[in-house]
Amino acid sequence: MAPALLLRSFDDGGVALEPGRRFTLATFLAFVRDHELSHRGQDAARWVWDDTASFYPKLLAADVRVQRCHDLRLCHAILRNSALTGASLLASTDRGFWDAAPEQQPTARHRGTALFDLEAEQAPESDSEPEFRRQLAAVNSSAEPRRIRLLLAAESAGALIAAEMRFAGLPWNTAAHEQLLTRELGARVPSGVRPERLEQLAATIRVLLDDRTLNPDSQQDLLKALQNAGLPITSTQQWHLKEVEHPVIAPLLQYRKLSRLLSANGWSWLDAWIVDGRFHAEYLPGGVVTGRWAARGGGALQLPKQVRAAVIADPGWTFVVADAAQLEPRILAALSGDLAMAQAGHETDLYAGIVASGVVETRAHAKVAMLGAMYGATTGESGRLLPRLARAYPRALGLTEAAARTGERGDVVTTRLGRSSPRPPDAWLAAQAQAYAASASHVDERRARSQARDWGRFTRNFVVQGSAAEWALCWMAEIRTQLWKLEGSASVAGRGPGLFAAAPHLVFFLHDEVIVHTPLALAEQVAALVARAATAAGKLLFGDFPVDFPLTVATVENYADAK
DNA sequence: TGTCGCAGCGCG
DNA sequence: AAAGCGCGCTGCGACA
Repeated sequence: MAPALLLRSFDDGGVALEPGRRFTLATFLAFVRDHELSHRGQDAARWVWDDTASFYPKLLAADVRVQRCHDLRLCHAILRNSALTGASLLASTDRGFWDAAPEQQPTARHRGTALFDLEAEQAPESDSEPEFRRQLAAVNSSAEPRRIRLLLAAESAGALIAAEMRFAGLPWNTAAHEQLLTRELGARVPSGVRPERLEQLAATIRVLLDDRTLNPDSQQDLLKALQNAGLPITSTQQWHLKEVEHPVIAPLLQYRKLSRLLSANGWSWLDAWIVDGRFHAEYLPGGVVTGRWAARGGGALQLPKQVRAAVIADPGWTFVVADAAQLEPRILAALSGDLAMAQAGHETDLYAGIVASGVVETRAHAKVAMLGAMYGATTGESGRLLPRLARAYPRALGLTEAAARTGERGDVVTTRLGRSSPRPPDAWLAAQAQAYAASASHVDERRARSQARDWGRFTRNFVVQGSAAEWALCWMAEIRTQLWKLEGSASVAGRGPGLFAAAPHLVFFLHDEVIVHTPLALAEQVAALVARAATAAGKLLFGDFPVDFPLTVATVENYADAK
């Protein structure tokens, strides 16, 4: 049965311009294709639909791309929480269909909706058109409509990009990966069996710990065996192990490393995730509270450096790998309007700039101190360096401190474009209330204070991490737009059928880093547009504030060769 | 047999 | 040198 779709046009205020037209999926696809081809670069529609992740893949499979969309599900989540739209009807309405996590939503909605699904009677809660109006009303009544509007556009663009990257896939050379596995682990063995190299290391460990039955995969066994051997150890974490001297440490760490390689990115991972030389990772835009993306399946955002050598461009193609240098401190400088910190990063490595300003002695110190400021370190080297940073950059450090205090009170903080932190959970509020009760014990007070500080560290980091995520979305959206233009202006040598087979396209995103897979001939232009996009993203978020967003850009055929 | 919390470790 | 944010995945081991 072909899904029945209703498409209506609206003006910017959400007023319907016409009664609407009915489509089958096939006729809708043809309509969208025609529209996008005839409106390249200007006056293109912003397609409003329930859920990009469930609908856009149908378009991509039919070789149809769209320039812009409005993802009702993702935008609802932002508007529901944002302090900038807290007074809206949307925010005060009971939680419902649009608040459900995607996997919990009824399957009926996955039938596909364009603007509005005529099968709505099968999913009565899915009221796309009224929801769209509620969202527009929330934006228009906001204290900062420009920021919220940009955030919704960026989030929606991210959803398009996530679907496109999954569709295109990251080039993955299975042979190179297998070669790497065989070199490190030995020949392939059935799952459940230790490969040769791991078995050798296990035997060595057993001898050195004088325990013939030891299973090195069991933390409990291992900890006991290490203690029996006289090692003063309470945990088997890497850094903890590295602190003690014993002949077993080296082979044990090697065992851990290889065991991890086998279980996380071994042969079964290859079998499960690599299809026709591509890793089709499923990205989840908005999957992290701060607005960062998450990923599901295959560990797309945790690809170990160890296996990146298997990410190899197609013949005649190459990768442009770009990452934003010291993104979060630069975001902090701009957020807080700290000219001195922004200046420290002007045309140079920001940490080097901090050293050059005489604030600390080494780059490593500058980095650990900055991380401490953004994460809320109190002890160790980072804690010791913080006062010097605070004297040099009072505005930046003032912002992180204020964000921490806000969280400690149980209040909400908000990113540059308007994503707000969640309220603390009920158990947290109860613990704070308990600490003020007449019956409160010292234990109650200590626990409440500790939890308050925990939440303060979360909100402290939220504003920076969340605003950096917004910058990254704007960066990537601009890259996508410019790649599309480049494709239109350049004659590109094709390599088989498919939407992205002939043109440069995004294939990977990792918080502050992107990879574009491009024909060799266009690599230089791609590298240039990626850098321009970083500057454009900075302007979108921070206007004329003088902060740089420099990139490290590498054009490489193998991801392992980047930086 | 399946579920779940935890430890450990990969990424930013 | 190793504590301070955000994630996902795996294997172990406890429990039903």
